[in-house]
Amino acid sequence: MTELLAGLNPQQQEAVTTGDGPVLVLAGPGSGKTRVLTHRVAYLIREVGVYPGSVMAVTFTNKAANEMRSRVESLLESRLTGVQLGTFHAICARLLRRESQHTPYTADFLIYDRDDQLAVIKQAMAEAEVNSSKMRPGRVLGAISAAKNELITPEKFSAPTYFGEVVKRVYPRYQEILVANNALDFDDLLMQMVFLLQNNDEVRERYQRYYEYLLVDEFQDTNMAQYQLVLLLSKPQNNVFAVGDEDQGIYAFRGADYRNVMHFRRDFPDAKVILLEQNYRSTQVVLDVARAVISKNTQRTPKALFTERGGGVRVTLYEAYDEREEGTFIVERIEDLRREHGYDYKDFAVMYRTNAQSRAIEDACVAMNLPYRLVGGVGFYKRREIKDLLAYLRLINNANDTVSFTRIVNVPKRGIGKKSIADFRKWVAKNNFTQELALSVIAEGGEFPLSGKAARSMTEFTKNIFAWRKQADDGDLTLLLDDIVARTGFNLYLHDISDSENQTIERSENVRELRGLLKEYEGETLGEFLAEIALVADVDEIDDNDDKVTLLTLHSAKGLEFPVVFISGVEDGLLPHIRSFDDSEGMAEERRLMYVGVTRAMDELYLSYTFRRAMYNATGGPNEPSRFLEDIPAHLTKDIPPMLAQKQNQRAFADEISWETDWDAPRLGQRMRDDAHAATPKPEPKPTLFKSNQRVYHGIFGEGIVIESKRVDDDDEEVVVSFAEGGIKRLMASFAKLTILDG
DNA sequence: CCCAAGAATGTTTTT
DNA sequence: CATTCTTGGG
Ligand SMILES: Nc1ncnc2c1ncn2[C@@H]1O[C@H](COP(=O)(O)OP(=O)(O)OP(=O)(O)O)[C@@H](O)[C@H]1O
Repeated sequence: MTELLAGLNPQQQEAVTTGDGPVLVLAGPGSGKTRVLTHRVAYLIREVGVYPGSVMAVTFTNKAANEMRSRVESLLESRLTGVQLGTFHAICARLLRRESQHTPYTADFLIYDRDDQLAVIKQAMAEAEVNSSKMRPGRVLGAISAAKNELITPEKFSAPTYFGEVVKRVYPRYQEILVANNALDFDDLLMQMVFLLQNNDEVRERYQRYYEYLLVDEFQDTNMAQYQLVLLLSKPQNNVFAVGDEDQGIYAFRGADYRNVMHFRRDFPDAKVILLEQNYRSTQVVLDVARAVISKNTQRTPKALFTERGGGVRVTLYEAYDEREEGTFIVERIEDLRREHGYDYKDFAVMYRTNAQSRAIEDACVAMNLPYRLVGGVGFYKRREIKDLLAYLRLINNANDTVSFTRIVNVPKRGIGKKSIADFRKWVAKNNFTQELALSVIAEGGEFPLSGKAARSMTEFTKNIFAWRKQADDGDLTLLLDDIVARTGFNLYLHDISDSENQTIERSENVRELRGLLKEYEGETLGEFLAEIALVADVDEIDDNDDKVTLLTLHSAKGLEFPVVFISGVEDGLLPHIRSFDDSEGMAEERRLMYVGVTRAMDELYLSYTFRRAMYNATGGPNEPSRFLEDIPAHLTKDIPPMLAQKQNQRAFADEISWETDWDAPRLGQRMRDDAHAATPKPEPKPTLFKSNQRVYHGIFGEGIVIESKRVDDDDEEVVVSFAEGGIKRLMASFAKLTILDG
């Protein structure tokens, strides 16, 4: 008992030990919400004597689930078995397999990732005679996914637009193909589980009785389907323990709704609400910055949050010319901090809004030889060679998987082209075969409509598939992989698809890594292996033991913490992202995203932005520092870089005069704002020689871009230039010998 | 059916 | 720019 509650403050202890009934823990970042949930699981088992099997604990990532498992095990000093622990998706997959006889699927169903889904969508669009070049498959898929998150079936789907009509035609076909392939997409995992519980009284009652205790972390990022699951599973005991923070809801784009926290209070009116107010993660400075940012959101209930880590290092704001300079700054600072304060590489995280930004940071790391790990992006499972081999494994596991079949029937090239595949498809449809039956007919030498090389290849291919299936049943998965690689000439193929010897080697190494992974699954079936890797998320792959700097999106950073955090690209248009500008809910979410990023920091926080950021090939910009930066009071930051200072001045002045700036006279407001920068405002100032965005050359600093120029007196002006190499400088025109390169 | 060259197209965030 | 798709000659 003592250790279970040691290391918990009184509010946390209350949350852990509260008796039966609904509980809602509402608290800010770093207040120990996850810790409380973990301790409560241990407490229920050890002190209350609850049977572990009757506990279901939902985490946001598989990684969090693993951590929770090992934390609970060390609290209990024994292995934890029986507890249903995992993400909503993982838990639903497990339960659906167990109850597959009550679903349209068999227990070895596949889980389709986005690429698989797109392949199905394209097929469905073709069959529904929708021109896929006019309607982007991704958009249609997005609409279907959104519908599924709201538990809207193909029959119930309707939308009053032309696009909606198209979706309405594609959705039923999409769903049919999935079922025929014995496959579920991510959204199906939740939706089908809800339907199973809603429609099957026996199953529902059995699970309601079985799972007496339900605990859910990160409740603010549940979607409607997940919320329904909570409602369904919590009955009749209503022993639900939900933990969350409305200010950290950042997944609205995939259907999550932070208002579920409110819905919880509505649906469980007798819920005991517990607030945790002490933050154990961050310094006061970090919390103050976070509060300054989030408090601008209107629709929120402010929460108290204090830390005993008073003071702290002020936040560093850094203005870089471009993303290269930003990367260099970050990497150099990491090395400095490591040397001067004894941090390890793994104590640092570099965060960004979009994955594309990781490139510049990576380049800087490579240039400085700094070990890093990239979370997300083109991860291991998204590599072409791995996807190909997994398609083999999936087809072997389930010969009805048309998506995998289509992917690899001619990979490596074996002379079965588009036409042959189409003919095969037609033949299958005409005879009302399943794909599996069709393949076995071919393997056994039956009639089928291909000829020549294509026919011979197809026969060999199908024979192989069935031979491999036998091998898979024997259990040695590494041997199976070796055989696939050998018989398909996969290594030659790797060479063919690579543009360099290095790339070939890299791909071969990936194949070896896959082999190693299969070895770890020794003793499990092929189906089990495929099931587990299908739900591996990017953050799940973080190995806390290797000493590397972590590069990740703000979204993936949720729930994590690092001693030193860099948030890069804190620019208007990126954070907040331009796609959210016209939508106040979207802007509020961008702010929450910034809030989540800031509150990951334990000791030190760096916020950087650039003047120019390359996109595609073109140099973008000029960028403005993020409006969120303007909300941070000066006493929390070190120096305020020039562009931000300028923006703040502008805003301060604009605010002052706004009462007299009416829409009919925008020019007046503009003029007055410009004048505000002049040392001595003159009625008719001569136009400046240098103008914003001009490219200029300086003998020492090299090439640069004029940010602004203001007249000091009749024949001199002060020019602020951002140099590619030398950063931002303030120069007197009479003195500096600047050459204008273009106008 | 295959391949190479050129065109097109795309960047928000993800289980 | 960098990956994916289209096109046309072998
Ligand atoms: N009572 C406590 N004493 C010491 N450390 C604590 C205590 N409670 C929590 N912590 C530590 O504070 C940090 C944050 O805890 P935790 O991750 O559980 O917070 P959280 O509320 O889930 O955060 P977030 O909402 O940001 O994900 C962890 O390092 C945890 O070990």
